[in-house]
Amino acid sequence: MPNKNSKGNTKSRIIESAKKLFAEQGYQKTTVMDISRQAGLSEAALYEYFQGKEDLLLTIPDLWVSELIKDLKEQLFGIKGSFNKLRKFLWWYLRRIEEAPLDAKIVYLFLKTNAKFMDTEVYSNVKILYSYLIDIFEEGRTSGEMKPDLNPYFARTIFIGTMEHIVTRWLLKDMSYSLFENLEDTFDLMVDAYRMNDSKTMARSSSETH
Amino acid sequence: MPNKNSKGNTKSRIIESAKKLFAEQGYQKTTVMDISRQAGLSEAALYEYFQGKEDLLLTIPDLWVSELIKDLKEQLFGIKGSFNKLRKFLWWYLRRIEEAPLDAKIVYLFLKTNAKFMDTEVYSNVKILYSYLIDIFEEGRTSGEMKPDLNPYFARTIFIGTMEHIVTRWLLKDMSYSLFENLEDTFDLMVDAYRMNDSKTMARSSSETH
DNA sequence: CTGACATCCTAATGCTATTAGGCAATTTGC
DNA sequence: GCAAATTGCCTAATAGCATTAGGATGTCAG
Repeated sequence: MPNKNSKGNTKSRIIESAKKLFAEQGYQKTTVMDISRQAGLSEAALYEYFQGKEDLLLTIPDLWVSELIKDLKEQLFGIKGSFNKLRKFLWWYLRRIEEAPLDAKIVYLFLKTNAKFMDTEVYSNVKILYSYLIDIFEEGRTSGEMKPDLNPYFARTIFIGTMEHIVTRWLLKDMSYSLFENLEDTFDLMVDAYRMNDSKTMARSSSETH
Repeated sequence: MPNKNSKGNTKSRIIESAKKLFAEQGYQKTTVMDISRQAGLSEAALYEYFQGKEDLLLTIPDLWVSELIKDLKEQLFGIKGSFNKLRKFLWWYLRRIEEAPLDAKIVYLFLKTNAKFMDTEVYSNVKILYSYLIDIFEEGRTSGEMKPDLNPYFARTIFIGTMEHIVTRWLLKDMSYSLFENLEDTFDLMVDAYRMNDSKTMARSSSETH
């Protein structure tokens, strides 16, 4: 009865079903029967592909996050200046989140709170992703664009904190607005913390947040 | 058999037991039997006090967070200058977190990911807590300490994002170091985003008259 | 054609949240 | 001071769910 490509097919069908249901109803409220039914299988069959419900949760975002890493290198290639790289990083990341909100929701809301998260491939990949920021801040410091005494790790704490706060808020508010709303202004404000000091130039600011 | 104060006593015993177990083992892995056993009760008796396991999760941090609100007012009372207030806010909040890591863990790791979080009393109290920051940033702008065009909402995004990132990382790393490690430097770096621009070199806020 | 294997199923199994129903101590209204 | 309601708790179901056992059916290599 198995057709040639049924195996890979079934596995990704399970992943897609689980992703959708976890993101819609939450991890706890989604039953294995929900997932297998949506994937057109019996519950038992699902266990041929995954060790269980938790394994499924831990595995779902693997592919997405490892694709992110590959993409990031390419995206930053050829961009001159640390501030431009920083900007590109932020805009790129938020776009990827907006394009894959189900994965994002699973990573941000369900995976991070799982006790096993720190042992996950996703975690180590996110660490790699964020380590690029250290390079950017170091470049900024040595090039003179940023403060000569800028500590890249503290700078990264602020950058990631702000970025993840924006994402988490958006997810909790059910993605009911654009992630890019006010992004320009918030970015401009934040990078003043890093900037080498001389002229202040122009002002920004307007409207309100959520 | 019920002694006079047994009711309030039992309820808080249940809360303490649940808090401890949730924080130790996670919400999912903690069973109602674990909780009731630790509180010295049968499972059924627990349902006299709470609607169920989820209700317990949603209720546990109520008291803690509402105490935070009362305390904050007092803590900020008499502090002059928006940077000093900001600093006090951060140091105060992190100390409260360090003093009540179980509550913090439940709020940050389990509650926030619950679909009902946004309807919680905790959520509305946290909103109140964070709304004080808006006042501080507005004060800073009008007093001239901070940029004249500073948008308080974007400033808050950066502040809260950074603060919550510091807390979340600490919780995920099992509270294995001090929350105050590097706090001074990170704070100094961050507030440069808000500061009215003139001299750089040694930035530090201090009490000023006006 | 046959045996190994892949894919899937139905039917347990066992754990866990929640509820039913009851019992004894205490408080209340008289 | 005493029935009656109430409180605080219990043991014993009930029902839902994740996971496993055991087996059926189809594919494929030799």
